[in-house]
Order: sequence, then C-alpha cells, then structure tokens
Amino acid sequence: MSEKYENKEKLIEYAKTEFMEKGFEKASLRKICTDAGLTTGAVYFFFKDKNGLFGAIVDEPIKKISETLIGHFMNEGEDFRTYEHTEGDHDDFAEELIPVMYSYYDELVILLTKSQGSKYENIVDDFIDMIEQRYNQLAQMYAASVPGKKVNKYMLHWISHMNINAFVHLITHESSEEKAIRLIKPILNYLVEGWLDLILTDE
Amino acid sequence: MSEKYENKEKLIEYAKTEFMEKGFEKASLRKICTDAGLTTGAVYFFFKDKNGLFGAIVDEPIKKISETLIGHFMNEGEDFRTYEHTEGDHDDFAEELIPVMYSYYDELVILLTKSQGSKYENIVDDFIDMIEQRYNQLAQMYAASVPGKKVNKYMLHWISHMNINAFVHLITHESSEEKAIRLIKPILNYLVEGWLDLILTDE
Amino acid sequence: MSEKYENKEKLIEYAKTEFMEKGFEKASLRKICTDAGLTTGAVYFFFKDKNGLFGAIVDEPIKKISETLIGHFMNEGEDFRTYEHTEGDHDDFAEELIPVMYSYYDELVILLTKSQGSKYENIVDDFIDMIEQRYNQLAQMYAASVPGKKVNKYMLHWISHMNINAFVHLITHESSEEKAIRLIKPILNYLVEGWLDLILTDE
Amino acid sequence: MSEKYENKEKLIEYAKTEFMEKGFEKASLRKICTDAGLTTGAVYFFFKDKNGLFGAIVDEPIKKISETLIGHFMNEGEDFRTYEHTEGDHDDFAEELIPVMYSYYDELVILLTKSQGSKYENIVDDFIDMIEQRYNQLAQMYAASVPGKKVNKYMLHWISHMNINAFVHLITHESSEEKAIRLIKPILNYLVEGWLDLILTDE
DNA sequence: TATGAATGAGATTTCATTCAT
DNA sequence: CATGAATGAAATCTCATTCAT
Repeated sequence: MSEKYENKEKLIEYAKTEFMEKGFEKASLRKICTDAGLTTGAVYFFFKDKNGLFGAIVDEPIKKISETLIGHFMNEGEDFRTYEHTEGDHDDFAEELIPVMYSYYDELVILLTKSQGSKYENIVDDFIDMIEQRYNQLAQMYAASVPGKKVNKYMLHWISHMNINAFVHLITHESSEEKAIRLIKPILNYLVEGWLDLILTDE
Repeated sequence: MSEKYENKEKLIEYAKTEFMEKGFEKASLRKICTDAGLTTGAVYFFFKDKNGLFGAIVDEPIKKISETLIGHFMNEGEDFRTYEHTEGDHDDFAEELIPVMYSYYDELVILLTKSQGSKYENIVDDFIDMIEQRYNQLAQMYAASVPGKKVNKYMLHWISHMNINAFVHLITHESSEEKAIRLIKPILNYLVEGWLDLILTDE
Repeated sequence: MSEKYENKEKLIEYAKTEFMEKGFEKASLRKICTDAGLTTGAVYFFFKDKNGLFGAIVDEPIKKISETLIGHFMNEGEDFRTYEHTEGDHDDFAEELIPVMYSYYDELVILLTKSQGSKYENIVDDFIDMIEQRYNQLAQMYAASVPGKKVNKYMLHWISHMNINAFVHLITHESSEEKAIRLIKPILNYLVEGWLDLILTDE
Repeated sequence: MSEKYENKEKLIEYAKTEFMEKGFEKASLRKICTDAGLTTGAVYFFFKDKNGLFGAIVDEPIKKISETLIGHFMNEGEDFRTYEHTEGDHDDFAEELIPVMYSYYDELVILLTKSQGSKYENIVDDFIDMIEQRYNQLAQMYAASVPGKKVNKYMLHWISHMNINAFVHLITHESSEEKAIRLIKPILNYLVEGWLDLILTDE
C-alpha cells in the first residue's frame, strides 16, 4: 500500500527538483524519468502531459491559497459597514495565509518563479484579480462617501499588485516561516497607510 | 550609408516583433530572418548569437536607464546631509526617468516582460541592487541617529523592489507617457511615506 | 449470461466507433478502453491483439459474404452448361448478397474503408480472387468455343475488380438497402453487357 | 551546379523507396535521412514537413494529370454539339493521358496506393470530381432530349469512378506503357457502351 | 555581406503490448 | 475477469548554431 504510489511520488519528487533548477520550459521530462528510474512514457500513464505533471505539484497549494484568499476577502460578504481596516485585520490575514504558504514552500516557490511557459504562468495575476475585486468594493464605498472623487483603476490594480507581491517577495526571499510572519505584518500596515487616498482621483 | 545597415536594422525590427510575441526562449531566429527576407546565418554575421540580437534591442535602453539611475542616486555623492527627501525630489526623479523609459517603450516592455531565458532575465534585480545601495546609505545614516535601531535588510530590499516595480508596473500597464507621469508621482509619495520607519528594526 | 460478455461487447462497440473515426492504424486502444470504462489491458484478455479486436468486428461479415460468394459462384459446380448469364441471374445474386451486406452495414464500411494497416487490408482482393476464378472458368469455356481466341488475364482481373467494386461503391455511398437493391441491378447488367468480348483476345 | 541539389534529390529518392515500401503513414523520416546519409533535421530544411516531402514526389505528376484531364474534359467548352462520343475520342484521350501517367510511373503508384494518411489521400476523388462535372453536362443534355428522364446522380458518380478507376487499375497492374495503351482502349469502349442509358432514370 | 546547407541534440508525445496481481 | 503500472521503441519536429563559399 505504501508502495502503491511509490513511482508516481518519485516522479513528482524528481520533477520538483528539475523544475526548480531549470524552470518549466527547459525542464526535461526525459531527465525527470531517468532520475526516477523510469522510462519517459511512464509520465504519460500518471499524468496527462508536462503541464499535468507540473499541476500535480502546484494544484493543491493553489487551491488552498485561493480558498484562504476567498475566505478572507469574500466571506465578509455584503454586510461590512466600514472600510476602516485595522491593524488587527492584517495580522489575522497574515497569520492565516503565511502558514498555508509555508506548508507548501517548495511548491510555491516553483509556482511563483518557475512556471513560465506552463498554463500557470499567469497565476499571480489571478490572485491579484481576486483581491482587486474586493478592494474595488471597498474603494467604491469610500468614493461614494467623498464627494467629487472616483476610484482610480490604475491605482487600484497597482495596490492589489503590491499586496500580492508582498507575499510573493516574502516566500521567495525568506525561507523561515517564523521570520516571514514577523516581516509581513509591518509591511501590510505600511501598505495600508494611505492607500485609500492614493486610490481616489478627482472626478 | 543609410543602406549600409539596412538589413541589420530590419533584423532588429522583426526580432522585436518576434520577441514581443513569443518571448526570448520561444522566439525563432529562423522566423525572424525569414520575415526580414534574410537567411538564418545572417544573424551570426551581425550578432554574436541569440542573446546578442536581443542585446541589440535592449542594450541602449538599459544603458540610458542605468545612467539615469546612477545620476540620480549616486551623484549626490557623499555630501548629502539629510535623509529627508521631499516630494519635489521624487517628482524630479520621475520627470527625469519617465521620458527616458518611454522613449524606449517597446524595447523596455520586451526587456521587462519577455527576457526570460536570456542573459538579461535578471535585469530588474540589477536595477533594484543599484537603488538598494543608495537606500542603504540613507538608512544607515538614519539608523545611526536613532539609538537602539538598525537597518532591516529584508525591508530595505523589499522597498527597493517596490520602487523599481512601480516603474515596471507603470510601463507595462500604461502606454501614455503623459498619464504615466501623472500616475507615478503620487505612487512615489505613497511609497516614501513611512518607509524609513519600516526599514528600522529594534537592535 | 447476457452479462457475461457485457464488457467484451462494450469493447467491440466502442472499437467500432474508434475504427470508423480514425481507421485501424490511428485508432487508439487506450481510447477504446477508456470509452468502454475499462483499462488497456482488458483488450488482451478478450482478444489476441489489435487485429484480433478488429477481427471481432469484421470476421462474421467476412464469413457470411464469403459464403454467399462461394454459394453463388461455386455451387453451380461443374454442371452449368452455358456461359449465357441472363439478367435474372444477376438479380438473384444481388437479392441474395445485398441483404447480407446491409445486415452488417457498419462493420462492412469499416472493413472496406478503414482496414488499412490491419491484416484485412487486402480483403477486397480476396473477394476479387474468389469471383475471378469463376469468371475464368466461364471465360475459358467461352474461349474454347471461339477459335483463335484466348482469355486475356488482365481483362479478367479488371472485370472481377469492377464487379466487386460495384458492391463496395454501393455500400460506401448508399446507406439504404432498398435503394441499394434498385441501384445494383442495372449496374450488374451494364457490366455484363459485352464483358465476354472484352475478355477475349486474339491468340 | 550538378551538386547543388544532390542531397535534396537523394532525400527524394530514398523517400520514394520508403513510401513505396511502407506507405506514407508508416514511412520513417529517420530512415529516409539515414539512408540518404543525412540527419533528420535536413528534411526540414528542404521541405516543410512529411507531407511536404511527399508532395515533392507527387506534386508534379498531379499537376500534369490534372492539366490533361482539364484539357480534355473542359476545353471542348460550350460548343460541343453532340454527346455521341465515338471510339476515336477515347483513343485520343488514352493516347494523351497514358504517356503522361507512365512518365511518372513510380510517383503515381506511390500517390495512388501509398498516400493514406497524407494530405493527398483523397486525390482520386478529386480526379473523379473533375470528370464527373463534365459527364454531368453531357448527361443533362441527353436527359433534356429524352422526355420523362432525369440524370441519376448515383450512376453518374459511379461511372465517373469506374472511368478513373480503369486508369488507376491499369497503372497499378501493368507496368508496360505499351501494353497499357493497348489495354485501356477496349476498356474505355466497353465502359462507354450503354453508359448514358445507365445514367438516366425515370422521372 | 550574406547564403544555403546541414548538424546534432533534444523535445514531447503516443502507442501497442506485457504481466504480476 | 480485469486492473494498473510500466516498458521500450519510435515518431515528428524544432532549434540555435556553424561554416564553406
């Protein structure tokens, strides 16, 4: 039973190494298989194709992170009454997301830095889109309460980009989860200071 | 004289198109040459290799931008007496850099988004390094004046990253130079607010 | 009992679809099995190999058609006294063969148009050979009665070819049995007109 | 100069052999190149792909045959006044077409019997279409002159098929041009006897 | 200046088939 | 009765690069 997925797991393991080293595009299936002691065709029994093998590595982390993002940014639903996020909010968010991220450390680094050429190459943009929608809601509410102002779409997108990027930068530059948590909090607070002002433009 | 490098220029022109479409890695030299009405070997007369051709597109913009960066961040030399950068500073910087960037619009977009696999794939990091050194000087000075504090290297790097990224994001999302200038100023001001605090950690 | 060969039948059914779509060569056993809800190896329990599976589809129609051909062209045995086939003869033959053919419509279309690469790829030639032998008998008799003439082997083969081809063309271009019967009769009559003359050459 | 296309010609030569032996589908480019003393990639310098290489063999014969067909079946244009083709007509046609065909003997045999899987696999149908159009004109004229009759499309197609097939059968069964000419004439005469009657159906 | 030819290495993918369980 | 795993061979094609001319 423990042997059942031995080779599949082996394949995934060596794939991680190869993708990490060379990136999706230049990674060689032949090498992965040889390293795993299997023949090239074996990949195609377990996975649909090269993207499928890559997916076997990154699909779960993507799912978990998406869920966390959705849970945090969507669950508050329609009934939030204030756009005043406090420091605590960010701390909670960080304390929820960082552990998820660091439990898939290798996988995430691969996904975020080595996916070019794969069908996941735009995954960061997807994450950005997710939070951008929420930020847009907040911004629109705020704009409605400030006469003569409207939401600046560029700034909204850039701020969303910055937020996601803070996490991407974190995991790609700091391998310790503990340190990561300590670093991300002030960063989020820094980013939140004045962002609403930045986002509003004269009508 | 104008005909002398006709073919070289043609090659560069079609290379831009191809690199823009497919990225460095997947771009086909054969297609570039065919499109230019030349044969494959021609590239190797004018350029060392694929990277050389890519360089013919991006070397000049890189040089100009580096000069601007150095000019702004280094020229002040040792004699600056204050870390208090004012809004005007950033505006000057933006008004100097943006025109340079937008005068190489296509080339820069290629460099910043399509260079993976080329020897320029880490160019953004190089830019970051350049400003990071200067920020480090400022931060060290500031730290020296605040007892019990030292510079947090991670934050320093991240802030540098953010700054460069603001420009990268700009040129890859806003094609109008005029609008770009209007957008970048509040962004730089936003970023500068509180960054020194962020960068200092308890010793 | 009806369930016993359920999977075997399922396999055959999906094989028909696949062979029809892609032809023997390009048909994928893996796809057939997947479609049938089974795994690749299953084919090799029920059938010897790919050709065996193909045979499971076409063997019965081949047998029935061969029998009809033999029955019609051989049964008359040695005792026919005339080479004068009348219209009625052909009508009888057509009325006997067409129903057999159309009761295996799908199978026959597959056999006649999709068997390239299989061991059945020359089946039409086999059918031709069968009737060619009989035509040869007739022709030799006729030749014997006409001084200075001998049978032209090429013409004999071509006429046989035409006859079989009339049926192949029919089933691959007309799916209605009723119409098929109406069409084949004048065709056979057309073909029989003057064929004996064609077949004889000056010695 | 005589060496200029040496390798290209060599490639074509060995391709003929390989295609003839195994058919388009199963033919191995690798083998063709090895036999020609070249590497696999060489094919892709001279030709677009496998179909391109096949085309280098069969394109010219196809063109010549099409021209002959068109010349014979189309040139008479609008001014033909009778549908009564005489024996001489067929003889002329045969004497024109057969030499063309036999001057591309190998190429045609490959095209007609080994093209399955290539983009030429339906070439025979194309030829049939060409003459079918002309036969249709003749048949419609004839039908117009016989009250209560109309053209039977199936018969029209079948007759066209028979005519083309007579030539296909010829070149694939008789390698001598001289004999071919002697054989095809009576065949065409045989086919033309009564074909108009066959083609007309009661309205 | 550039061509045209060719290399050589490698890429992903597909497939029928086998076999222990 | 059928699975699931894996093989092993081959397939087409693409590419940057080289080099004699």
